[in-house]
Amino acid sequence: MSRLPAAKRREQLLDKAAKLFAKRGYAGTTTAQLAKAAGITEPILYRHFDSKRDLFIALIDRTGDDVIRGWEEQLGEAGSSAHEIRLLLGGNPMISDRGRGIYRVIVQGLTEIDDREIRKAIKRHIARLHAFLVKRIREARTSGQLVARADPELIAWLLMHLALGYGLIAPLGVPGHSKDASGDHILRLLSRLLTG
Amino acid sequence: MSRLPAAKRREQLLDKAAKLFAKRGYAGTTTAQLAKAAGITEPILYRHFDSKRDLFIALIDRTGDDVIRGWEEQLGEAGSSAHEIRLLLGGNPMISDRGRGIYRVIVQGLTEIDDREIRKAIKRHIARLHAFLVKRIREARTSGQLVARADPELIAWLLMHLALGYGLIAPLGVPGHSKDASGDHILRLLSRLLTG
DNA sequence: CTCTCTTGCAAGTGACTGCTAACATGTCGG
DNA sequence: CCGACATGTTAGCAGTCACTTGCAAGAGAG
Repeated sequence: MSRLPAAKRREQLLDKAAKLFAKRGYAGTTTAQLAKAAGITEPILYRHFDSKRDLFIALIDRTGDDVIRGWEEQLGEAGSSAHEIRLLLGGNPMISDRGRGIYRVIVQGLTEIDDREIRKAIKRHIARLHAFLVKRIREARTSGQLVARADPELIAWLLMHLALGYGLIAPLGVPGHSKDASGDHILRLLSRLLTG
Repeated sequence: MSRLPAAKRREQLLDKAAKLFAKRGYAGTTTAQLAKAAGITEPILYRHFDSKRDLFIALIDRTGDDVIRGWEEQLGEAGSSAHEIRLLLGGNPMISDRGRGIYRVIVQGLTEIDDREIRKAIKRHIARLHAFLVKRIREARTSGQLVARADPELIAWLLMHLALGYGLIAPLGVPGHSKDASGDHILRLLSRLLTG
């Protein structure tokens, strides 16, 4: 019913799509559901995106922007590097509840290995996050706050692997898992490893 | 054409299903594809499994058996605990190429959060692997080979998170990732952390 | 006020989905 | 060698999929 200018509708569509794709997966989400969630009909969806896949890729790219912007804001307030490293761990998007919802979209894309274009978008996204982490870790090291001898590239991958794994298992509610809210134990363990 | 006894056909169906589900995802794989891959028609598939979902759950359970059996074989040959810990890391199913194929099925299930029964099967599987790891880590500790002070439960989760994350990112072929075959750098880093 | 351009919708497209009923055929114990 | 039962197939069900065609209607510019 309510008419929206094209740009707003597009953003709203991506918002709703994020939730649906996170919940049902890429293949499991229908264009009818996507349209309905945005309060429109399917032809409108196809006016904004060439295809369901096109929408999904746009969502992946936007998610990358959001995550990096979020990190930069957090790190901006962090003051000194010891605190910053903790934020790098805790701010890893899949560790917070907020981030996890967003990030399930990425994981859905990660498992969609059959589609070349989607794979390319995910690869872009992962490489981007990794580069950002490496830069931050290098800075922390030259300022003397990080004593780990390991390769910053490797540390960054380690962080990403952990965050991905944690974020995948946490929502299952396996009894012994995440006894602590937001994976605090793991953060402590890693902090000890990385900052000596 | 070739007639097979029910038990063999069932196993063969699960074999083919593992590859298809890993490649196309649960929702993305059709029963027609599953049947064709096994060289039969759909009604035969439904004689062995009540539904597509039922087949998927059977596959998850069988995968759990396979993984734990594989671990036990490897650990049996390991001799002493220092070597054993390295195997626990290296034998983590998503780190080897062979295991990764199998394990993508689990990840597919992990993202299929909308289906209660599938979630339950995945939860069962994850809890089982975790319990196995915890037992081994405890043994390694009492025999004095593992000096890490951290909670064995936590270490086991750490291993699983890492393996999951690594196994998800590795097949993407992101330039800096897995420069070393089979994640050797990460193993070294972890070995240092866990065995002092 | 009206012209025009954008935003919206109802109704359908053929192809494909998971799944089934009804019938055929190979194989093995007696 | 034959009857019986397990293993197989053909043809098709109703429902859903991603995507389209053709037409209505709100709103800003002149």
